[in-house]
Amino acid sequence: MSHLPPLRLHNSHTRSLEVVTPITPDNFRVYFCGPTVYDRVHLGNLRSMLCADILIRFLRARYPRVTYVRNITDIDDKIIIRAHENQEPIEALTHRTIEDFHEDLAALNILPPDIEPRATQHIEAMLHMIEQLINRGHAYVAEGNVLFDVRSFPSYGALSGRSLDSLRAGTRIDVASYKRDPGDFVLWKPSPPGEPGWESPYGRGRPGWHIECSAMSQHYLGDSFDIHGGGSDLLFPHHENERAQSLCCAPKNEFARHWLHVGMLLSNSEKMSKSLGNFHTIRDALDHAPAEALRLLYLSSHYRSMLDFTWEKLDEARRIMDRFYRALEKTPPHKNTPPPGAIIHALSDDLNTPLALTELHQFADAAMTGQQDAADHLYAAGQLLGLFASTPGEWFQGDTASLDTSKIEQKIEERLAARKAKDFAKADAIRDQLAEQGILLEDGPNGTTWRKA
RNA sequence: GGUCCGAUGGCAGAAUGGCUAUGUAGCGGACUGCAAAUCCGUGUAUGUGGGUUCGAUUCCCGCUCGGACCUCCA
Repeated sequence: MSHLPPLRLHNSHTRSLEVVTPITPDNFRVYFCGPTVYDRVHLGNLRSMLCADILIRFLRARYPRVTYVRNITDIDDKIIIRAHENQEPIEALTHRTIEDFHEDLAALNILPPDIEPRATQHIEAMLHMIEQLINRGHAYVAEGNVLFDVRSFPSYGALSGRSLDSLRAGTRIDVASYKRDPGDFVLWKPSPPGEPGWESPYGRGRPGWHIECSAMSQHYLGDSFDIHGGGSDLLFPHHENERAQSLCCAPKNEFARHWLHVGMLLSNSEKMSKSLGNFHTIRDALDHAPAEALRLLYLSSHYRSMLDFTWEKLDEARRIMDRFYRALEKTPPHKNTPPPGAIIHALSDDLNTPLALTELHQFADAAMTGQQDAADHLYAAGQLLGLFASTPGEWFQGDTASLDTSKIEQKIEERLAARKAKDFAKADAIRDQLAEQGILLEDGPNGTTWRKA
């Protein structure tokens, strides 16, 4: 491993590029914030999951053991409201949404985390943490709520680079009167009858949003771990609050050594979000283009920059995948080649996937001319990026079970006969007819092949 | 209002104190009965005003514009 370039990542805590050195090299520990399961995830949510996927694949190639935890928030006001609107039990809503979530990510070839803890299964750990925070003087009970006392943690604001006083000046919402400081946030709040709740020393209630991540990361990864990531919109207040809770419980520790934040996906130059209504679900995108085209689109911009989603860009990504698969079709790769150094190098530099993709283009050009090593490199590089899960045949012809391939072959024979007879009008008519059914013909030196449009 | 990030060719997008990627789209050509695919060729860019420097797209400052966060958000 010593010959590999060091992995450098941008740490949003220090706002600089840093060499990542694991706390314990025998177990590289990563935590990413997962979804709140009240509705299907959309293309914006997907971006951080996909960024994490690239990071994890790359870490697994470099370290003997990687533990990747991604949580599921399955208790939250939005869930309660949605379940009420749908007139269905909360468990039915969360169960269905989680299944959809897994299905969507699997379609994108996003590897599952090693551990996917759910908030409702870790209430006890949260209550334990809340108790510790109260005992240490970092939290207080007020009107049935337990609140974190931000003034008790001098380093509050250090992660997101803001001061409590500047926050106070900008507060736009009504502040509950029982808060000691407007920045104090809920660790535990009462649940009225009819809403989900758990018994606790503070009465029947449910956890605040931030405490679950502190409790679950501590439970599965310990008081200090290597990378904590999520969308850049989580930096404040979510991650700032997590950090405050965790460090107040375990003051001698680091909590997360390295903070990674993924840039927002935009739609018409605005953040794609449910509240703005400018979102597309993953299913929408998959109806439009293959999953690997979507993956390539995400890879084509750096994870920290914003990515303005358009259908045109998705189409372009699909054409690029077409070319990669053509290259692999031309020169079938050997499957066990290690990823080429240029890719390792690009990813080592803060996961520079756009730079890595330029290398894929070079390999594809060479593979197109029949160079075996280039095809091997193209394939191995793509594998590291989660691409080329299909064969070229599957890519171009799709699920042939749903098509009458013998009929297509028959039409191709008919057209061939027409061409031999110089009856080009008939030959073109057959081609047009197939095109209407979404079948494109290509006359190559080795005969005519077909592919799906 | 506060904090932060960004601005590179039609679009996407790297890199770099001097040699100006890469892709895609466009255009021209080869190949083809015609297409498609493939190949060859080709034009266009560092928001703006200063500063540092022999030299700035790159470093520094101002300005403009865009976005995110400050409220649930990936």
